[in-house]
Amino acid sequence: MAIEEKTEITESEWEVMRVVWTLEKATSKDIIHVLQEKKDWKPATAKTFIGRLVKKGILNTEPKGNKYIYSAAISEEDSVKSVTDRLFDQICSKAVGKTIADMIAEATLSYKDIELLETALEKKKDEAVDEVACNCVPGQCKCRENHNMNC
Amino acid sequence: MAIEEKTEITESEWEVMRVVWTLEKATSKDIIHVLQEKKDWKPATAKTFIGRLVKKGILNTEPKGNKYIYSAAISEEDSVKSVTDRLFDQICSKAVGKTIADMIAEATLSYKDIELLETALEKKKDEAVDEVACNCVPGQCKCRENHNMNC
DNA sequence: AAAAATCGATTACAGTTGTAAACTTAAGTC
DNA sequence: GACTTAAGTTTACAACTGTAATCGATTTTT
Repeated sequence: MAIEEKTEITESEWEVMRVVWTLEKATSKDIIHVLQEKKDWKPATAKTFIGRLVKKGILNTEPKGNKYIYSAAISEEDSVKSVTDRLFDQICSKAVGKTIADMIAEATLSYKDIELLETALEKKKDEAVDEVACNCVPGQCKCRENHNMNC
Repeated sequence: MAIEEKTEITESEWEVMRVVWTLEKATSKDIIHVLQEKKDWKPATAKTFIGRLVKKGILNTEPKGNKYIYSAAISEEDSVKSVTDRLFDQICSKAVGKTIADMIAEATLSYKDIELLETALEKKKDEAVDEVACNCVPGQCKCRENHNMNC
């Protein structure tokens, strides 16, 4: 396999990608327009992020006349995965359960989503553990008493 | 209520906070030591982040001799909440369900966590919708056909 | 054809972040 | 009491980010 470059997408660049993921193919005008509405960005600002994404190889360009049609070089799923992975690296593994529960409580979910979640949860039951270890202070965790995210 | 200042905690600062949240009270030596082990940071690096967190008012200091005992000025729960809020601002609302399901699939969960999640999910069933709208391209969503995170 | 608009590329620039050394002062040690 | 050590403070500095203006080359409009 080829050498995998790290594809860091910043928060602002994400906004551009969301548009492209949604439209699948977009001109700069499309992108600029959406983000002018949605984020109140100046056209120049959107252009900057488009340019950076192209340079990073996260946006593909297909020439059309003297302009480009832009499309995503990496999938939304994969990118979301990267973001959530980072999130769970960041927070205490002991807090993960409660965090997910909070997310469910706040999310807008479809029937299909609920099913999806039920299935996922069902699958998890087999491999549940008694207590998740805190990974914030490796080796010398004092979580038993303190650190009461989820104990 | 008082004016709420935005408490942006960077990823590296988080590592410091994790230690403090876990230990509840910590000396700089504690923090430096843990992060030297865990992240291979030079003491000076940890010191920088401690200093920045103090300046931001995220770490409290309590003098002890000529040094300080540090403690968290904001709770882990609240901070985790901020991070997940930002996550869900970032990703398409249509993708939220599947994203949570993926997180469940990957997480290490305790029995208690599973219960927590079941309860949260059960509560959600009443208010499930037919289809979650994409919020990436407001007003002109073409998600029906494309953008197949979760359709 | 001249003028105006557009698109992509280049440049700008301040604030944030990661990473750390150096400095200052106080405290413990020999 | 001189020396070493440790803690907190100051300074450094490059890369990354957000935010945009400007420029150069075309294309469209009048």
